[in-house]
Amino acid sequence: MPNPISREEKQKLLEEIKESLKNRGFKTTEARQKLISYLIDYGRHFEIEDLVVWIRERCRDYKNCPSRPTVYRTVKLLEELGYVKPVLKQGNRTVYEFLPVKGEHYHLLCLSCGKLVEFEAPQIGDMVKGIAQREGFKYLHHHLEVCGICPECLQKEERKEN
Amino acid sequence: MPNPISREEKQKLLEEIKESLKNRGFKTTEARQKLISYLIDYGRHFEIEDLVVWIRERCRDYKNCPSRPTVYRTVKLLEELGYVKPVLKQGNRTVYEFLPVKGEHYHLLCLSCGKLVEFEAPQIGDMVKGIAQREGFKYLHHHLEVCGICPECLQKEERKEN
DNA sequence: GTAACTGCAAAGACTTTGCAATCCC
DNA sequence: GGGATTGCAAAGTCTTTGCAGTTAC
Repeated sequence: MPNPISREEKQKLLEEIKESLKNRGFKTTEARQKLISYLIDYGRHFEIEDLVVWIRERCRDYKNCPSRPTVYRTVKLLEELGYVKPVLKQGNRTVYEFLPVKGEHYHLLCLSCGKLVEFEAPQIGDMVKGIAQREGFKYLHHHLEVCGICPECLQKEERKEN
Repeated sequence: MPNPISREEKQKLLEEIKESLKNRGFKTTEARQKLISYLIDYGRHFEIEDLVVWIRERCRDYKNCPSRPTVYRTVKLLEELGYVKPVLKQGNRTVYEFLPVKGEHYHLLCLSCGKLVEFEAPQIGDMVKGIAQREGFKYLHHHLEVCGICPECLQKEERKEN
């Protein structure tokens, strides 16, 4: 599921991130720009190993495709800048989310096929902040994940049983 | 933070888990019993690598201390039986929870010292189940984690600044 | 007795790091 | 020019697996 984003929006986002890098004293190298560009195309959720493969497949057209360590390092960097966030771990892998300006939301995960559905529920955010406060914590962020079986997989299961 | 549990309660729990193993056709081997016993002593939250070390330290008194692969395998087994649940990943490690009969609850995690505080909020469970249903999912379970800085660490930070 | 289980060592998978070469400012 | 960044190869972690020997039932 590639990011549904227009050419202009993509360009604007790229510029924004480059700006952000500069502001924090990081260099806007070719490898980083390429990675970010790929990331924008790739979609909202990604795992680094998948991303590495995906970039490689597309890199016949390009030279200097960002190497695995660069991908890891750049993703970590983008996390620092707030553009990327680890949302869950599946097996050994970290699933990240690329969040160019999007509100608080949660994930409904299908344990059968891995599909992620996003949903919002601001009440939960409020509740959770209240609880943190009650316990004397400084609230930073929270993370909710709901696991189940998606409608498609449920149907498949039914068919199997018949 | 070891599990606050009396000698009798521990014995009872051990028996229950052994029973559960038998019922599912698994053997109650010495290694498994030892591991479970250690697990009960260890506390509510654990990481396997820590547990391995912890057990080893205590194993001078015992022979046949369960090996690393056995710990991994037994924890996975206990997860199948529903006694143990992975609750979060910190870096590469999986943090498990040992849950002998305890209701739905959540975690408040201090990002500075790693302390976990548990809290309950049944409304969240209800809400989340409703959302799953709305999306056509069969609900299985959910997981909420709130991150912040605990009161103690906040104080330390303040002291540093002065 | 035999299938399940264990421990060991080794392999796997994801992630990080040391270092020489390269690139950005 | 000089420090940041890259790519490579190698190392680090956590976790899993193959297999020969052992154990529970």
